Amino acid sequence: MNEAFSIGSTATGPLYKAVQHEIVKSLMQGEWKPGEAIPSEVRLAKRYQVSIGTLRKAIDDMVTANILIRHQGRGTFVATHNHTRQLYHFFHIVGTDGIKRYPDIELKSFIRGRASTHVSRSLMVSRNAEIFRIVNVVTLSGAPIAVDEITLPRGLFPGLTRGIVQQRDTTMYGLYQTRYAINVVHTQERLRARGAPVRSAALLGLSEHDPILEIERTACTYNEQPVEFRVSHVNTRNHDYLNDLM
Amino acid sequence: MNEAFSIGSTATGPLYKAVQHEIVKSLMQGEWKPGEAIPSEVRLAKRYQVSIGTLRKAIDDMVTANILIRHQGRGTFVATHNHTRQLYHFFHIVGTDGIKRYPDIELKSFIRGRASTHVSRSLMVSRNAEIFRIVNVVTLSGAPIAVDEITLPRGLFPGLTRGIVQQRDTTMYGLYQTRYAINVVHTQERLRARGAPVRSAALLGLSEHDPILEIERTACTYNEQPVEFRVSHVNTRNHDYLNDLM
DNA sequence: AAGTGGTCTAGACCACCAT
DNA sequence: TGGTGGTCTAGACCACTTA
Repeated sequence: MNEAFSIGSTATGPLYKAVQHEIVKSLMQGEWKPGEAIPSEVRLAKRYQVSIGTLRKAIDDMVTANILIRHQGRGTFVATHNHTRQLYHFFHIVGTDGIKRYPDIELKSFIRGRASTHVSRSLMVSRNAEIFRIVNVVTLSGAPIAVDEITLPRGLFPGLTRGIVQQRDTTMYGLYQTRYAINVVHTQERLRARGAPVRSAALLGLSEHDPILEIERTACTYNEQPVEFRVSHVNTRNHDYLNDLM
Repeated sequence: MNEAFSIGSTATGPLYKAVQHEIVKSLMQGEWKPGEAIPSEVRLAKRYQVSIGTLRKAIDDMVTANILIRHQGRGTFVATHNHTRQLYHFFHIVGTDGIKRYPDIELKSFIRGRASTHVSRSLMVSRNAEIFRIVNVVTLSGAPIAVDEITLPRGLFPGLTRGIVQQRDTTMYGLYQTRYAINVVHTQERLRARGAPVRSAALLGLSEHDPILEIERTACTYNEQPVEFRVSHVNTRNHDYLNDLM
């Protein structure tokens, strides 16, 4: 990478968008890793040959998208999927009291398989593509609250094993991030109420057909590329799914 | 209102925040009404005695909050709750095909009453405060999809009648906006699956205890002041609740 | 004290829209 | 053509963190 790299003369849109694209490129190539600080604003402004204002505007968007985090006096950091911070906001389940507690995750199964039609559409892979299927049980203060069935394209997660998933000390998204440099920055969810399917009911201690909340989530990385498909079955008897909108 | 109004010398935080506060004040006082353009950026910059950059920064936040809308070459406008645009994104129900259609609303009941404990907490009014209670049935392409039970503090909506609600030609939020100058800019929702309560089941053509999606929503205006509490019961057999997160 | 991000200025020019 | 928002610059100074 050229330290004095001039962009924008290609003239395809605003300069700060081009800068943004360069920064995303560096993130994808792992030049700056999650948790690390990226170079200071003045340094980056010099590197891309733009003014400090333009550079800041490029970063602004990525900060609101929770990809970068600014700390006054310290620097600008690549967001992590730590338990305690930031992108962890993809977890929405709270107790009826409204307080967010952090869940415990127990791995129930880990298998190799092929993508169903439904899954393949969401992951934008071909039908019968090779996938991993992971089932987790989510418990909050001792009680099982949700069952997550996670589907990952094997191509994006080479060498993933049951042991790796089991021994991780972060969230799943933290695992994608640290081990595969895959950064989940966007999710799309579809929610519906339905009767509990047998397997989930059993794991949650419910009767079949008890009402549960089903959440289908597609998680995407930088260029809207899907990296995970997840179906969650949530027992909302004592918990709610919280959604803040502006 | 002083045309050359200097702010910020009070020195309580960033200048652009103070400007923002002034703009919100003008919005609340109805100086600029929904759908209208606010004065141009240069004009506002002069009025508040700040640079154009600072003025733009003040507006930036309000644009991302969907309170103002910029149109290059035309001006900056106060957002409206029109069917076709903008703040209508508080409606999340889509068909299983993922396409968003606009619902028809039928008023089922309109009564005066007193706030329950639960409602009073959400609306931040005293227990037994005077309220309106409105029940709507939402239909999508002919089929009843949801029942909305809306609670409004009577103090904020003086003179509201069944007829006014029935004859409106906008959404409820459009009504609040045009008739009471109340702008809903933020909602907080809690979702859960449960068995359909008798009344909703009847209106939706379901059996009692069929699984439905229950949504409790508190809608707020500018200073996080709650203005509406709403419980929706949604039949998610053929429809989903869509949620995009970044 | 040195380095970082946060605010603010006073311009310039461009892209778009109405007339 | 004139007015609007959109981009971009090249600085200045402030607030905060770390050493």
